[in-house]
Amino acid sequence: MGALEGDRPLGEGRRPPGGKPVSITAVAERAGVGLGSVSRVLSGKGSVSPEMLRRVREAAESLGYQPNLLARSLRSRATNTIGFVISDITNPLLAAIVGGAEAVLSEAGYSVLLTNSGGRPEIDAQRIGLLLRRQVDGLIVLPASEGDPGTIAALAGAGVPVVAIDRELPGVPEASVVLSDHYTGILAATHHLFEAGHRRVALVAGPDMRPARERLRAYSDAHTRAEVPPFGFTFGPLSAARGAEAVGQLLGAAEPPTAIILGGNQLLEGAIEAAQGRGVAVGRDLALVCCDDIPLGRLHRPPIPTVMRDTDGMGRAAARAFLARIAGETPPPEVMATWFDPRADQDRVGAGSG
Amino acid sequence: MGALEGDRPLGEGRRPPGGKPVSITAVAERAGVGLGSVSRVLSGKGSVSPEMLRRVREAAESLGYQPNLLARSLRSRATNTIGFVISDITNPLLAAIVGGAEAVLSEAGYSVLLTNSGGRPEIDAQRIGLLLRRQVDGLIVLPASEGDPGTIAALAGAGVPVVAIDRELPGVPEASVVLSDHYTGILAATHHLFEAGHRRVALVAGPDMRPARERLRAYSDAHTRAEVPPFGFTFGPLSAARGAEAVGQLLGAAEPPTAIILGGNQLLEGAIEAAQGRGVAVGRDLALVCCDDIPLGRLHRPPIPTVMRDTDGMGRAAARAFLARIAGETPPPEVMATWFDPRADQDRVGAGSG
DNA sequence: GCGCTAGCTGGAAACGTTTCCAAATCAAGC
DNA sequence: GCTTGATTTGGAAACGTTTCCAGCTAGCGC
Repeated sequence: MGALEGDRPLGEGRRPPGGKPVSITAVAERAGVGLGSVSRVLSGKGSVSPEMLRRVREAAESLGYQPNLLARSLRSRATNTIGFVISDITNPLLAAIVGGAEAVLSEAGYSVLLTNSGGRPEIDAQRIGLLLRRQVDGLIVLPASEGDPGTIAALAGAGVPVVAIDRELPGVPEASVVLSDHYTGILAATHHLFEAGHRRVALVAGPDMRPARERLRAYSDAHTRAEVPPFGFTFGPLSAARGAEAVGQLLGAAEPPTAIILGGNQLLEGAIEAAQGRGVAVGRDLALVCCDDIPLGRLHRPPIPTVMRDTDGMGRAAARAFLARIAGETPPPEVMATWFDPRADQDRVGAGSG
Repeated sequence: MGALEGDRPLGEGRRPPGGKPVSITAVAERAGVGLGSVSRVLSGKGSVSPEMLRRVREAAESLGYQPNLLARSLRSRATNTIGFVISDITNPLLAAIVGGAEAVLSEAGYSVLLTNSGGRPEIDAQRIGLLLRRQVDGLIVLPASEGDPGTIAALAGAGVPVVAIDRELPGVPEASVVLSDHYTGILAATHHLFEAGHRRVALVAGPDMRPARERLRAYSDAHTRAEVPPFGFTFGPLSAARGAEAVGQLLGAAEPPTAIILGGNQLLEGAIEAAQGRGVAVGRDLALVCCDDIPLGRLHRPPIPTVMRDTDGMGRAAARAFLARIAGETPPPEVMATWFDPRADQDRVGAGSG
């Protein structure tokens, strides 16, 4: 790509005082050479003589030429642009994923078109349509629901490189996926609770999609293996309100659980609030386990044990998968690790109650 | 815009089985009309007969036509695209601003090109250059430093609509700004601390830019007004590490402060950690005041008083300012409110110590 | 019936690039 | 000096749209 970079005041070549923006034609005229040659020099494709290189570069420089990427993309059928479809940028988890992906993508010369669906699948589809009309080279999606795999399938089937994060797309081999191994982390967390003496462990699993189902599978397997009857689980949205509601209900039961596993960090806020509201001391009267690291959990006294994963790494992996697809490869599904961090202090081992 | 929307499987019109993407020309042929008419119908500009409308719509529909926005933008000199330059998408504050802006912008038909500078000004400039080459219609920037106002000035001077958030751009009347009234919130917070009996109040102000300077001004004025000698302040980056470092130093002093005002939520995490590490109970032995709401502060026991502001609203305001600029208006600088929330429980009034 | 106007319509030109192809240039080999 | 082949060059065509302009048609008033 670019021969020229920020060697001149930004925004210069756009609309020079004269009026017309400086185009490749202007450079060609100034250098006294043909259009093709200028293009070859500036885009770096094709071979040119050293003399030509010098003259064109000089002319471009002196005119403050900046290529119009729109025109380039129109002709070359590649925009070096990727659509990122996400349900809620406000969620630190998703933000971290976006951040990781953006780093890799911009390094590779891609720009990210970010779209926030707000969790409504119909908006998802609408925005994806807009991105396609904008001729993005591909998409990284973190759909709000699995309800409409048809959309993704249609895309992938139409040859648009698609990478889905933490979603299963059965029957859509054309799409790549980056998955989290939620199973391992929750399995370890559940065993840890058993070891601490808990026998009534509830799971608030999150919305009925792959991550929640994997967590549930680990939760069930752990109970089976330890021969402990499962206390129960719920599916539901990932939000503070839902966390408060679920924990409130659980604590209000005749025989409440002594431990609750929360399937998403958004639940933690509400969960702590609900417990505090009932005078239940989190970490003493009630053990909580959270998924995905947030300061709230780490700084709680006692700290709240957490199933961790590398969110930045997930974003990077998704970006790499996308770049691989662009390069014509078909990267296999990538499964990213999760691990359980009990976060026990030296002087305080195991959770209370029983 | 668009007459057509998701009425057909997504990604259809891109590369039909045949091979060539379906263009306006194909629609014209199919409908047996001229190119111009198809454009007029599909873009909604210019007048056409009802019969023409019907025929073109029908042809477009049956071919699954999707307009190529790249070509449209190239010709019409407007991309309906905006560049969003931010230092760290991972920061929930910035993420909220982006979210608010994205909502307004996408509602207005704009797409957001997101760029993460990682706080390095040279990357800022480089990415801004790329965005301009992509012919964005304008920029919303939250620059990592005020060190290079030249960049912004050059842009605004070159006629690129620019909206800056929480940065002063003296001498760049072409740019619009959305500012926070940090002064009011910190003034109230400082007075609140005085009323609770604190006389040694420190300020960890954040990097030496407008927000931190405004906070310092409020801090100073409050002290002058109350005839309390200021304890002291520091500038510095907004990060958990810096929060820990600053609080550690302050607490290690011969005569440590009894209250610390933190100029950014990122500092809180490290601040609490540092206090905990020294066995200082936050809210009892040491009063903290934070800026910008985060769950960590709200759920701390006792809750940590906070200077609040409407981050989503800031993003929306910035987006509206941008749209106004696009429409040829020159919106005046907008100052968004901040307010102090003492967050005192019923049963626990005022901070301890003194 | 004629001239005028207003509204539609078709198609060329333009947007700024890349890509392709034919022509020009050059060096080397004989 | 001429031929050959490779390299370099200039410019036309193409990308898919909007914009502009000239021409056509219909409607209307006289």
